[in-house]
Amino acid sequence: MEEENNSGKLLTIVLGPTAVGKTAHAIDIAQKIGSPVINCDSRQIFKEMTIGTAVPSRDQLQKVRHYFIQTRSITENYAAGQYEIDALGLLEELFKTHDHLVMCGGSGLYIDAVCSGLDAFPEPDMELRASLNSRMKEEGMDSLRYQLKQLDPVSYDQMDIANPQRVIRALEVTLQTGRRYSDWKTDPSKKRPFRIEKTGLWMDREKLYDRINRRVDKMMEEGLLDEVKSLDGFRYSDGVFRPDLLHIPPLRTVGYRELFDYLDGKCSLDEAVEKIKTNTRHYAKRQMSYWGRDRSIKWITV
RNA sequence: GGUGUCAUAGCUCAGUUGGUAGAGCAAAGGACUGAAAAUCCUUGUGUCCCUGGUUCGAUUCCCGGUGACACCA
Repeated sequence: MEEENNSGKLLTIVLGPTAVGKTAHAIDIAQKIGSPVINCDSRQIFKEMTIGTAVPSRDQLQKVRHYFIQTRSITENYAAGQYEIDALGLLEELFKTHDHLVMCGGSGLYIDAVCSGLDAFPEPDMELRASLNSRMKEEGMDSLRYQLKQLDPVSYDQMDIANPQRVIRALEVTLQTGRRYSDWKTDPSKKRPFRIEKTGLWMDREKLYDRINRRVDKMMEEGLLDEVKSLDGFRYSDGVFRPDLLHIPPLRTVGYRELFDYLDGKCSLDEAVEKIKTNTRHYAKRQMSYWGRDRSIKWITV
């Protein structure tokens, strides 16, 4: 059972599927309790991406102080582990002058990193990851699976062996550290020196999908295509065109990838826009699935 | 008007030498420990356009109809 935390500090996390209205809701709460808003969205952190990630508007940013909005570059390999460190550091600092803080975002893993933490894996070795990726391309998944079975049979039995990213990650950690990935995993459940309250925003599916579709149209009107064009240079690494974007994962974000396909002549603009809508709906669905079993979330209908 | 081709899952289409059918996408459900807006898994009954005929049996063959497309007038 969770120990009740008596520090009197409270973190409210506003979560929910994309386009449900988290940003406005979080700002409302923040204004009422005199808190800033701490972003917990894995894509709004990047300064190169604005329209497609639906960062808060200039007006919204003026209403309340925001943290972690467009503060990092897509070239930094920023990921959940660093976010955990950054967020906890900021919370510690802000709780010195606040009793109640608001966090807002849709990235389930990042929220979990704040609430219960990730295991203490070492910094990822991006070169090793890249070489595993190219090995998978050349030798196929079976080769990597076989190696994982040899090096870390526990992971091999427990994890989703059909998922290349998972297999590569487990191998990456095991090869990099000489210690099995499964041995690194301890189910952290770290204690936090503050209470956590999760508020989920829920909306009728049909209504949410309609909002998503309209928001994508709006992004296009606001110039998403130009934004994507402006990022074209990042698709090259050492002068080599890397359309798989593995060297800059954030560029694989919904809204960007599809428009790159259009720019590369793989589909029409209309098809790309439709694909963005579909993929955003898929994303919203995955988010709902992610939070489906979390009984600690208080859901409110908007 | 004539000739030909096509009509099968929400969409694009495969298939059944006659024994009532299956892929991709969509949709729905699910997983998730430093790529997470990522990545992966599971789920396919539908008057096989309509009417009639042949047949033990027709979505499949034949007649007619309707619709779409193409070509010829």
